[in-house]
Amino acid sequence: MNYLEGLNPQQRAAVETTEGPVMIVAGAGSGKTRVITYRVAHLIKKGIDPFNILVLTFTNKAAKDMRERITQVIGPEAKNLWMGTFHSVFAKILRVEAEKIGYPPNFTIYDTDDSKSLIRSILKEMQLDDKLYNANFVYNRISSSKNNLVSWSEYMNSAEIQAEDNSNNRPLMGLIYETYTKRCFKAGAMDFDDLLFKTNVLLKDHPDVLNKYQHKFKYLMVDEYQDTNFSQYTIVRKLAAANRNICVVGDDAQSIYGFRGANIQNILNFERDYPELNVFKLEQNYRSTQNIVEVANSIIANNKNQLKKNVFSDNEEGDRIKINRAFSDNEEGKLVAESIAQEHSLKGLNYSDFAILYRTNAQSRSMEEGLRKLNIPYRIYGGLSFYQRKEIKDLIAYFRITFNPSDEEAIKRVINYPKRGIGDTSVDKLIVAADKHDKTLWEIINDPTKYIEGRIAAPIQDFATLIRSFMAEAKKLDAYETALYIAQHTGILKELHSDDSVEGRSRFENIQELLNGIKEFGEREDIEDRSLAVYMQDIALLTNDDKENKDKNTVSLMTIHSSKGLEFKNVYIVGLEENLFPSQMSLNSRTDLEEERRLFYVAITRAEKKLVITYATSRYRWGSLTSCEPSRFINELNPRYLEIETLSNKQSVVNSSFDDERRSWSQQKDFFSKPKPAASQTTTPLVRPKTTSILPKAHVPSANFSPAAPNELQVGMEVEHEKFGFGKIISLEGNLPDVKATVFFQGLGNKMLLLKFAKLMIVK
DNA sequence: TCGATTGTTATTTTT
DNA sequence: TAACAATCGA
Repeated sequence: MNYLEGLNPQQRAAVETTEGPVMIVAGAGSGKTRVITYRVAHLIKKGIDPFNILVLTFTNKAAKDMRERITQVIGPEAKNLWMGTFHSVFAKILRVEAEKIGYPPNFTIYDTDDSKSLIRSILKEMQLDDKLYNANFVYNRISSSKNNLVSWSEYMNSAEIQAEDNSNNRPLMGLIYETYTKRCFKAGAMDFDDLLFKTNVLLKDHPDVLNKYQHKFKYLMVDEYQDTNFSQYTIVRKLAAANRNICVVGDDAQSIYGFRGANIQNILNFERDYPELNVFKLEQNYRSTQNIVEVANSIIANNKNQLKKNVFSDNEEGDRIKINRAFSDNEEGKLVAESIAQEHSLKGLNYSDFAILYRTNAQSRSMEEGLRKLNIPYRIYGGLSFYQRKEIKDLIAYFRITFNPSDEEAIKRVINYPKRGIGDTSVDKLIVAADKHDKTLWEIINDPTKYIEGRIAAPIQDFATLIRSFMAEAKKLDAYETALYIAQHTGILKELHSDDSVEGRSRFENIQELLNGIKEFGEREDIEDRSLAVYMQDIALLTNDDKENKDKNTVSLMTIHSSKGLEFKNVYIVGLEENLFPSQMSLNSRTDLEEERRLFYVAITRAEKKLVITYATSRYRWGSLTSCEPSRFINELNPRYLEIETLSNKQSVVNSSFDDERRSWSQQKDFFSKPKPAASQTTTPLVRPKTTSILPKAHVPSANFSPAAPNELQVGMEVEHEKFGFGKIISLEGNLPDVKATVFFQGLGNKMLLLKFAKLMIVK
């Protein structure tokens, strides 16, 4: 049991208390994942069968990481654990029990796009004003109804809800909800929220099923409990009711998904549900310096709604938190990039030690520009995942139809892709006919002449024939062969292959990658049924697999939301301005503002060593220049831990004008002799910011600057670097793509440079 | 039916 | 600004 030895007393108690309800309040960086993995390992070592343990997470990544770590402790037995996201675990159960609630076991999972598209067509059919009944609005309203376990009929019967919709001039919401639900059902489809909603229905209406899973899952654990919504909360409570061995782990201070229905009350009220509860607080932060932990505490103290805890760090005190002002979003990007370049070379950090975090995706642009100008490699996280790309979704839509021809959204997506002359009007006609005859869209398409007039029937018939051929082939061929057959016979492969543009080529490669993935799936020994149908089952639940980014040495750019759970040595939080962070939309209510504050807390606590917070006094928003005030959050930080500096506009921006006069070494000398201002006064943080530059003047490269290839460089050569100026190569080490050079720069001393990134010109 | 043009609207997003 | 949808005209 030596795995217990590395734990502190609270962690260890949390791991060893395996019976009864347990709540682990885990402050940021307090070793939460470690505690969960060890707790599971401990259960298994004590003799609990992994089949009887259910661990629920919010992301695939968390589930995967955790399973790997548990495997390290207890070995291959870990694969028998029930561990996964809420959605994937209950999708699995729903497939087994589908018939009980009238669904086919091979039901399709509609993603958000499918759902919105279906809503759009319903709105169109009902001829509703799509400004008033905006598809996003309708989607969110239905989604939050489901997440609060309000069915369409309850929705319609609720006087309160009706009154609310009426007063918003949207009396037909209930009807839309009903239509949407019925159309999903007819299509044999569940949306994301249904996976939880229908699980609730199943457990409620079928006591035998509930009983079965209550006894199956003798031990339950829920990660990130602060992010559960009511629907998830209810499932967990029901499953835990028989054995009451429920352990939830979370941090109310990191609840940032309220806008998606997460209910922070679930963690705050857990004690009420389980009076015999054991609470363990993990308060020691192992990740960050004391200054970072304290400044994080100072911000979160402004929230009213929270569990009391005292997060502390025994690490070094560390640097103070820098607050930097820029004059524009572009200058902010430049400033951050320069700071990264400086830290990178002075401290020998990897680029992967840096992260730039922002509130909105739009802010990445100025950051990217700044980084690009200094040739700093970076990677943007978030954005479209592989499975959300158009070409992937198109091909997958054909797979979906093949295995579930009722899938209306999949049909609509590809009935005219590649182009086969079936336009929107024809599709609308088909949908109307389906509605009128109470048939699925597929039934109409399968026999078009019976329901549709005119010459449009011919191409529709061809489409139906095509799909029927896929169904037949799928019965005979394995997963990869089926997929390839479909890719070829739809013409998708040919269509993309003939597109010679850069994007076109990348689309073609993506399809190849999907096919390769299916091939790999088909070769897996650990799965019995390796058909394409099985491969398809969870595909809607997959997101970014993070396959390629592991060992890339790049700066990470991402929204604060997607940074949750990650950590970096140096973190830059940018755009700390009123109306941006906190977001304008959050200013109306205290709870929203508190969520923004927690978001800031999450951002701060990503940093291990060094934290820089920046804001700009003007910024382009929606195409026009707007001026900005510093965020109220900056003033909420305890100034004791801050170092407030601003970049002088004149020195840094104007001075970068091109100057091709080569400077002598003696003139270069004081490039880095930066006058570091003493820490600024702590009393009036933002009133009179200092105007000293924190950054050295950049070296102005020679006019004829052209970098040499890494293999041309030799020890003893004199070289010029774009930013550091002139220097001499002291030594080279490593093998070719990864050769590292130590270069002595006048005034800067020795620097270690990775030649594949550093651009050096040979002087002599 | 389909492309090209004009108009419009802008958070965050584990599934 | 940029992306995306809706509308228009061939």
